[in-house]
Amino acid sequence: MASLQEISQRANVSVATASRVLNGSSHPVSSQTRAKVLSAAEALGYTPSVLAQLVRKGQRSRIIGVIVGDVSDPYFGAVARGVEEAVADDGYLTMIASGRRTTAAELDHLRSLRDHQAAGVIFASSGYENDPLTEQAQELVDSLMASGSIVLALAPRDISCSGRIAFDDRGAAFDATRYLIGLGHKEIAFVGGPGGFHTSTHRRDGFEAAVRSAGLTPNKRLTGGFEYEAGYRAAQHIALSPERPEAILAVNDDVAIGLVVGFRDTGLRVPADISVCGIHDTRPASYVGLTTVAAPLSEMGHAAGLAILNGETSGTTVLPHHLVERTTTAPSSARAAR
Amino acid sequence: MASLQEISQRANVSVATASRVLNGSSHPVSSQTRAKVLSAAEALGYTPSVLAQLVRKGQRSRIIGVIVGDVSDPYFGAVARGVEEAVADDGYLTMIASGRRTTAAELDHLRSLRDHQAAGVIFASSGYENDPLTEQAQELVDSLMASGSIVLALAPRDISCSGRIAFDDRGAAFDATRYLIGLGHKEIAFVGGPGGFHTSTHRRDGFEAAVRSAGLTPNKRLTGGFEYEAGYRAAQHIALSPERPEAILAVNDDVAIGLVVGFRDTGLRVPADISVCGIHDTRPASYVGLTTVAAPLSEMGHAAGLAILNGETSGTTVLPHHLVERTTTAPSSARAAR
DNA sequence: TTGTACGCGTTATCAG
DNA sequence: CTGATAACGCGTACAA
Repeated sequence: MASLQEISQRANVSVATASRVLNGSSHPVSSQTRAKVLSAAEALGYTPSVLAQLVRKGQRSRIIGVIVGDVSDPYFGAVARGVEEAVADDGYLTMIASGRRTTAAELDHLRSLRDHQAAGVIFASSGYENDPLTEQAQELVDSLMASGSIVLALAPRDISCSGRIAFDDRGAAFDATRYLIGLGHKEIAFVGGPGGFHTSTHRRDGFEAAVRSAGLTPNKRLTGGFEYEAGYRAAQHIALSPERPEAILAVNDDVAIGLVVGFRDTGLRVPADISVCGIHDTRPASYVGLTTVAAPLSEMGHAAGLAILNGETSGTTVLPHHLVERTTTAPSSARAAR
Repeated sequence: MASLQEISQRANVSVATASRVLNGSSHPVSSQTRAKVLSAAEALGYTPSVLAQLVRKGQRSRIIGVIVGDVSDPYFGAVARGVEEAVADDGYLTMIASGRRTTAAELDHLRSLRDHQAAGVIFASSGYENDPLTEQAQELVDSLMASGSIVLALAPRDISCSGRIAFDDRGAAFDATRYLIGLGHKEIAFVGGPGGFHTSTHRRDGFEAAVRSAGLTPNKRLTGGFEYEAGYRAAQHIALSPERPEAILAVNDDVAIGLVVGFRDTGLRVPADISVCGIHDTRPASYVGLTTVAAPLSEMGHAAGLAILNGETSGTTVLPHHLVERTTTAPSSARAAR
């Protein structure tokens, strides 16, 4: 609360000198006056006004904003952890802001981050197709970048940013599907998230390509969300459906887990009756022994954090994924019977 | 990026007039000049410098910081969601900062929140006993409160804040234990988190009181953490131990789930061989059908958000919990045999 | 109704 | 080495 003004009066020096002592100035100050200023500051409990400093110097603050889609989604927790690990030692603060899967909320956060001159902004979640708010978002991102902030996208986005760090959504789905095919399954379905999300679409495309390349027929369906509940509800429908698939690739772990639990609640055995595979390998995957594609979540966060620290203003990085085989997938019964 | 200065030049008015038009001033301005200013602002893409406004007026910003222990813990996701729901419509922004279960990291976040004049700060996680950094934290909290911020604790803390909104840790553990006793179990254990955390201690006390009140002997053990892995490891030890308990209350859901999965991996049946109960009722609890105590997490967040909006500077609120019976607990085999 | 002048807390420039 | 002074972008008494 104490200002430089008060310090300078108490120490009988000018504000300028007080400023030089109290903040990292290379300007020489005699050790005597330095001591006076220091003790005055100590006595009054001086804390520099970071706000005033920022106004004066027009620099970036030490805040890094991570805009996520859902604070309860472990996906984002993993990403945020990665960011934090990369930047905490340099005194940067990671703040997570929930976009609640709506661009409108994201805009609010972008504005706030711009207002507070954040050092960097990280989009951790995917965007919508044909989002009418994209233009506004792009404007904000542009103004952010123009004033020196680094803006990074960790998931597909219709926004041009400083850079992009991600894994291959299409490839991950493709690989998982090939794995299911290799297990001998013929009837394979993809259970997507809500329609219109880029990640959903890319993963569905990868799924479809893999199925077609094996001469099979793709089977797709959408759910209302990316969460457990959506998967659980989908399981109820699928279990009752006449042409029930033998294997399912879900758009992410949460939906996959919903499917597993949903199937079991309807009496279906997983994986004996039906195989289920997820994408992400978030922590809950191991709760149910879910087979899934491990995505480099914390690595993406880490890389993003470093990019902001280093002021990298361009480039695209694609980090590798790999399949993690657990206990929700098994060879098809037809094949097992052989 | 455009300043009032530039606007005023383009519109041929003074900076003062521009300011009055562009910010909510009750000062009268003719509709003519108003239009001039507005179009100039539009043309230049004016955005007020929130930082300068804050410096000038010394008011709080529209940021609410939620300091959590672990961004991957669904407990905090639920709390943060509650806060968000309460404040988003009023234009306040919820930013989550990870304290990583260390007071040092929390101090960094507190400083940053103070520097940016946050409207409110919410401690979502418990503190340590005999934490040497408590004093520093208290100083920061005091300066925050002195400058008009509301600081709330949602878990036990050795810090005096503006207010406290929580549920009854001791009571929740007590009720859960009574429930296990009611199931006929005699050998009941408590699996805590890392030692020294207030929540751990309070819940353990509740457990112990319930056990003793039934004339039984408490059985306690600690794990290294609040996470799934800690519970999983504990299960390995417990499964092999000669005096294996019949029922277990875990300090939270994640540890409980770790226990359930760990037991099953060692061949033990849950709940036939051993009952497991958690605390919190976070989303993953339903993944494994965990019996647990539902804590009012989002309600706590919601109430905290409202308290900040309303500038409430005192009071303690305790919100109710209740038991949710699922499939990881069952009557003791002795009793079932009767 | 408009403009002038000052202050918020800093930092940078320029004299001395 | 130290100190006035201006400026960052803004809001507001006060004067016109």
